[in-house]
Formats: sequence, C-alpha cells, structure tokens
Amino acid sequence: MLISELSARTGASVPTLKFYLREGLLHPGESLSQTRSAYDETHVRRVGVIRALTETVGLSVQQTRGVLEVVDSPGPDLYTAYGRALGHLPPAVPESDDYPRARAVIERLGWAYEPKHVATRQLEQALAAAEAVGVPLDDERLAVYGPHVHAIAEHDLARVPREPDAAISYAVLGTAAHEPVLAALRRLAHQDIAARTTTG
Amino acid sequence: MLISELSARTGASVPTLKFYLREGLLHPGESLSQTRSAYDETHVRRVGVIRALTETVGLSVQQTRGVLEVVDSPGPDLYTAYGRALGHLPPAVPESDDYPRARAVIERLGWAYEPKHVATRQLEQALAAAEAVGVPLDDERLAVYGPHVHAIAEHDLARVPREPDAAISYAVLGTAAHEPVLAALRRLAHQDIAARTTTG
DNA sequence: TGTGTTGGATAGTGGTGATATCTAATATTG
DNA sequence: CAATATTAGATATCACCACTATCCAACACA
Repeated sequence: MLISELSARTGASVPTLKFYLREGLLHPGESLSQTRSAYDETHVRRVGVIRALTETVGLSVQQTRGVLEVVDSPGPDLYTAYGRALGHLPPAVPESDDYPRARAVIERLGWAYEPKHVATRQLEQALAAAEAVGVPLDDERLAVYGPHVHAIAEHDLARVPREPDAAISYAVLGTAAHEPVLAALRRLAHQDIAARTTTG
Repeated sequence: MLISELSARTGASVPTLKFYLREGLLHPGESLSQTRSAYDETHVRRVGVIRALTETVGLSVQQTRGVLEVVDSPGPDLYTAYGRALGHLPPAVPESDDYPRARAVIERLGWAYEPKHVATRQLEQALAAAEAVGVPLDDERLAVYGPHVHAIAEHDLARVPREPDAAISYAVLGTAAHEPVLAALRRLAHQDIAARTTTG
C-alpha cells in the first residue's frame, strides 16, 4: 500500500507519517521507484504501537524511539534488553552509587538489592518524590505492597513467550502498556470504596 | 523569608518561583511592602509538591494546578474530590456512554460497573492502548490482577486520615505519588526474575 | 499527454515550561 | 544620607517539541 492508504488505515495524517519516518520511529517502506514506496501490515501495526506509546503511555518521541530500538534489536538476553528498555521509560534518574530508600525497602522485602538495576534507581526516585509530596510510604505499607506486586510480577513473567525475540518485545511493550491498566484498576477500586463510604 | 531565600531553600530559581506564582501553582506570600513579600514553610512544602508532581509524576503545569486546586478546595466529600482530581491525571479520556472493555473486566471481577467514574474511562483507555500495542490483557490475567490490586487499594483506604481535609489531600496526592512506586516495584521484580532466569 | 500523487527536503506553527529584561519602590550598607 | 542592592510585578523572549505546511522533481496512470 502507498502512504496515503497507510494514512487512511491508521488515522495518522500523511505529514505525520512522514515525520515518523524521518524520526526513525517507522521503518521505511519497500522502495518501488524513486517516488513510490510500498507499506504493509507491519507498518500499520507499528503506527498503532507508536500512537499508544506516545498518547496513552505518555512517552515522548525520543523515548518511544528508544523503546522501539530495543524491540528491533534486543540483543541476546532478556535481562539486558529489559534494562535498556526501562532506561527509556520515565522517570529518568541520575546515576548514583547508592540508593538508600530503595535499599531499605528492598531489604525489608527480602529481595536482592542490586544498584545496577535501572528499576532500583526508579524506585529511589519514586520514594523520594512521595516524601517530597508529603505522603511518604512507611515500612508497614511497603511490606503489604511487596507480596502483592511480586505475585503480579511472577504471573507476568510466567506468561512471557518462550522464543527470545517475542519474549523481549512482549516484556518491553507489556511493561509500558500494562502499567496504566494496573494504575486504572487501583484508582477504580479507590473510587469505588470512596463512593461506598461517602454516600451510602 | 524573601523570595531569594525561598529559592535557596527549594533549589528553584527566582524566575521559576515567579512563574509558579503567576501560574497560580504557588500561593502569594504575605505582602510586607510594595516590593517585599514574606514566604514561609508552607511555600517551601508547596514548591516540593509542585516539583514532585511535575518532574516525577510527570504532570504538566496545568494538570498540577488542577490537582492542587482540588487539594486547596476539596469540597465536602472524598468521593467527589477524588473523582475531580483523577480527571486531572493522565490519561485524558474523551467522554462516551459506554466503555465495553472496562465493563467486561469490571463485571468479570465482580466489581460495580459505574461509567460515571473517571477511573472507568481511564481503564478503558488503558486496555485499548494495550491492545493497540499488541499485548492485550486476557481475562485470566485480569482475574489474577484484580484481587491483588483490590487488596492494595483496601490497605490504602484504611490508612487515609479521618479528618476530611487531610483525607482528601492524602488521597489525591497519594494516588499520584504512589503509582510510580508501585510501578517501580513491579519493574524491579521483573528485572530481578529476568536476571535470575537469564544468567544463572 | 496531462493530471495528480509520491518521496524527500525545508521551513513554519502553536503550545509550553522556563528565563530575561525592565521599572519603580524599598532595604541595607558605608 | 547617599550609594548600592534587592524586590515585586509586568512584559518580552527563549528553546524545545510534536507536528504541519509548502515546495519540487520524479513518476504513475488514465
């Protein structure tokens, strides 16, 4: 299909598609001539991914490109690819050599403190932000969160496909795309409980 | 304290503080004269909240103002205030009269489907985005998530303060500030499990 | 042969978060 | 008391970003 049809199929305007091509978010179509390229179903899907990552997950174009690069060239192992992908997701965190809040929490939960994990840094950042807002998370609360989150994570990992490429793409996109779902579920439960306790 | 000291205390530049004042994120100081105002600890805290909401939670200045307005004038009941605050948090969702994906999930979980809840709309949006990315959430998975998330939410609500004002501010800021913590915990668990299964 | 679309390049748009500059008024210091 | 510095408040400017618009020669198709 030509670019105008890709535009019709995806709802993205032709100039926007050209923009994605320029920015390297969308792989070029197969060149039919100097002035014509053929796009296929992979392009349709890719545009959907781009729009979901930017609009719903809230990534910038740059972050989206970073995530998609990991999906396209994941490297040999899941752990490395996952870490790389997390590095493109917010919050962006400056490197340091110790993350005291995160370490305390992780040790309290009996998990392994590993400062090299990107997620460790992001946890530190998130805990610091909660403190700054005036709603710090105490140990008892984190002790409650921990097992529930771990159970969710184990279930996630159990469902990752076997083949390495599919696994990486699934893990990377799943992390970004499923977080808003979990957040929405929690908000929904809050709102529901609040409605029941408020009104009657 | 004068604005320069507030700047020193918070790390925000004087022009930035003036910007927050102009935009209505920061309440004015007590005017000492035509060219001098006194700021206090409430201003220091408020700047911390603003920076955490914008930098870590990722809200725009406009969204932050919306959330802070709810905190400042919450209205009489928690449910309304919470809904209003959620409306300022991403993802922004166009209104509709039915949210089929969300309804299916909510009914499957045995919760109450209430299309008026902002969180219902946000759930629909998040589920649609996951589909678009190619990693839809099946019923079985949501059935696993549901109880864990609900347990977390109940624990959250149990710890909300009794006094209405404190409760609302806690609920609103807590929702925004604790989501990144939960997300980071889940990412950490993923990365940890991936590290163990990959390397050995 | 003519009409119209394409790829590719370049430039422009609107919004946003933050700075910079300016002025008159007021503290502070020597 | 004079000189210097700092402030509030207003206006203007900046850099960035995600797009969008325009233009052109090359080409397809009727």
